Amino acid sequence: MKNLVIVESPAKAKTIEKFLGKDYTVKSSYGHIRDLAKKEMSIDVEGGYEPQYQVSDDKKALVNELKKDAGKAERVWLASDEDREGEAIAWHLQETLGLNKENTRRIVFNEITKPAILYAIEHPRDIDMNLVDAQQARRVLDRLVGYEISPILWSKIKPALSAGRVQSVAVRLVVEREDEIKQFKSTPYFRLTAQFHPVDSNKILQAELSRHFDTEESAEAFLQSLTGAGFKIGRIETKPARRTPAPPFTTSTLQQEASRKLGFSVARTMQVAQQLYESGYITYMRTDSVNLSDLAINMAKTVIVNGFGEEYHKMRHYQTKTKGAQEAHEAIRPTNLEAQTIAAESAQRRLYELIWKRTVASQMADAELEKTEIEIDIINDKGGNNTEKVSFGCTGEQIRFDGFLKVYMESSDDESNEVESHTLPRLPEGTRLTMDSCTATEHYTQHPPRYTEASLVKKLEDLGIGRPSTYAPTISTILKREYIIKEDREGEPHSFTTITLKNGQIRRTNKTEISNSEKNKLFPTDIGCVVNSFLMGHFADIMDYNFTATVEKDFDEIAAGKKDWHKVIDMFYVPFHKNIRQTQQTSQRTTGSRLLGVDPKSGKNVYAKIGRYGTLVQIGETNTDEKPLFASMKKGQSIETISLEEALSLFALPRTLGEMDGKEVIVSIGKFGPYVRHNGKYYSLGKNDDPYEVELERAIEIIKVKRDAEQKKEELKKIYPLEIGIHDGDPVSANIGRFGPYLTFRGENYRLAKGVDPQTLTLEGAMEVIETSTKRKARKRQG
DNA sequence: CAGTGAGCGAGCTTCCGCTTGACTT
Repeated sequence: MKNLVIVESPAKAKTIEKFLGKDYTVKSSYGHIRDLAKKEMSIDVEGGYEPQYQVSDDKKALVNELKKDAGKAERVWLASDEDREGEAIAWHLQETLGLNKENTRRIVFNEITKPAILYAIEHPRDIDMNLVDAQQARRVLDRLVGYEISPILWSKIKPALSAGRVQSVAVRLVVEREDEIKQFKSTPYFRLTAQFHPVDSNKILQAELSRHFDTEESAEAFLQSLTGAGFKIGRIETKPARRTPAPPFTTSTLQQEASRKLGFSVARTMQVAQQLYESGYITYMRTDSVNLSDLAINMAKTVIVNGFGEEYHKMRHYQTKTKGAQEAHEAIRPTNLEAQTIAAESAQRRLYELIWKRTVASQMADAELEKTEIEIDIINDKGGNNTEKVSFGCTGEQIRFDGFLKVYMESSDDESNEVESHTLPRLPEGTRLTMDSCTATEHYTQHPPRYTEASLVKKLEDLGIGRPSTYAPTISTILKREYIIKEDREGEPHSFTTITLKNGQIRRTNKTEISNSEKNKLFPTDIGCVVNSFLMGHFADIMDYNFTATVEKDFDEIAAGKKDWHKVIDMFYVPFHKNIRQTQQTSQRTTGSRLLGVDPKSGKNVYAKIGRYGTLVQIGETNTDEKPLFASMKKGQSIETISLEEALSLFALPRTLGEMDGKEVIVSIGKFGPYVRHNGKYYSLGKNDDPYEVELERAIEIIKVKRDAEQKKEELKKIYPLEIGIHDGDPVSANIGRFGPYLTFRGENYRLAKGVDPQTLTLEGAMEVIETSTKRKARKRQG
């Protein structure tokens, strides 16, 4: 082996190996190869914050393999990404593999093309220790923050909670948005729309009044004032407008669009994108860059010119505006823009097509529009207060040249923002109009929208918090900790008034509509709110939306060689740790307790609060000799909204429903959910069974169904494993496992297709299954 | 597999960023 090249990702290794020829072996480090130990702090706080790194167990085999390869190679090329983390990976490799400076080279390239890689090989450099130190500072700071604050939460609120520079701010955003929504007072207002037509033609104009009314009375009074009025076109303005395509996808914008257009969670988007990347269909999916390689830009030109014509093409270079972007990769794009779609399963195909459209559109011409605004004046001889000019207006939009819109239009989070575009009839100024009807419709001001996973990621990115590789895991973490939940909320019926003026008559109607339904929105939980207010109270600096941006400035200065990383950490840690000690000693245990009222039976107080295992309700006091009663809250209940009645009803369990075969049937909720207990045995309730409501008859049914299933299983156990025959001297047998029936032959298992009954399967049939499956496996191994 | 919540005290939990595992038969 002459040359060993080490990159971060195995898919990248495969591609690069093709470009470099047989003198180069390309291997992957699979990201970082060592880190601080998981179990302890692993930072020598007294000794200058020196981090103690270790190779984790699952990386040991890989590191040994790389060590062996490096020992055999004449030269080792460290080709990890050109950013802070990538530089650190290169350094960790050098340290861990024991590489010597003479035959080790550091190279970087931010596009995977043959010329870029050959250029990189021609221009190696040394490892940039300043950049490595910036990464060490980042790593150490995150560990100190996470591992010193989390234990405080365990002792003051609940075990196994967590806090961190990124996740705690993400929770704060969701909590504060909910507070805004709670404080929001929805107020009604009236919007007036009217239909006109010219006196001498039947063309129709839909227009809206330039002002709104706060009350029904004022809206109606205005309608009244229109009864004798005349109308004419006062002003027509036509002006050209343009629309520009959105830049190519980054991780964050891909997550947002896949959420809006395909309904994917951010985790799903990343999982599908990973599959596309591994199959070679798209470039790397964790990136903050909107940059396209020259290769891609030229490829886009060909595709657009051939597919749509010269006039649809416009070469564009995009600049990243994102705070703290490191731009180690390209934007996310198809590797081959000639392929508008791919033959793959639906999710992959749809995500690919989205990426294709976005990429191609980004290299296309602007759309050219013509906007027309018509102002309709009210000619009112009743006089009245004319200080504020009120008129009707309508806007039309016509596409003169579709440009990139031929391919792709970005969606918006705010649906109300979408303007209806339509063409307006051509009429001269001064045209007299007749009003057919005018309607005042009651609307309500809307609270700010709750976050979706994707819009929360966007917000974090705007604040410069988190990285493309952590957006999806961060959302998962705060969901797993139950700081937030993702929920649908049914819309509520909403009544509104309309007042219509038609043929000189005013008519009023009341209508009801269901509005404000929400899907897959993020809500804070009780735990999320309590933890957030605790952290806001004691660690306001870390919860500050600018904390990350501020420390990033320090990291940049370390990277530039202007600051020493140990000193930066010391400046942060000394006051931080003092605060940690103080908080641990002086702060109260926090349970978020709320007094709901008095239990009529016992006369004792009833509370809702957070306990060791989640939210609960409690009858009686804790600091007395008499032990209070406890009951867990149900899913969907919260400390803030639970009523006294709901709380008291939780104490109804366990319920004795009656008897079966002379033994009591009892229903309750256990560690694994609601269950029925009978004769010392437990039977889980079904999904739709409510333990507070379920009756004896249904409970008996559940018991019987489970018994029958178990009996069947017993019978199967007698039949299986079933010997089907002997092939080449070895037995072929069938068995039933967790995933259905399967065959066993020479220590390997083979799944049987659905509907195949092992009991009627012949030896020949079995061998056929085994052989086709073996071939499939061999193909897969070859790649 | 089938509570807990007080109190005793053992031992456990936790961060952010890089990257893909797998016997899923």
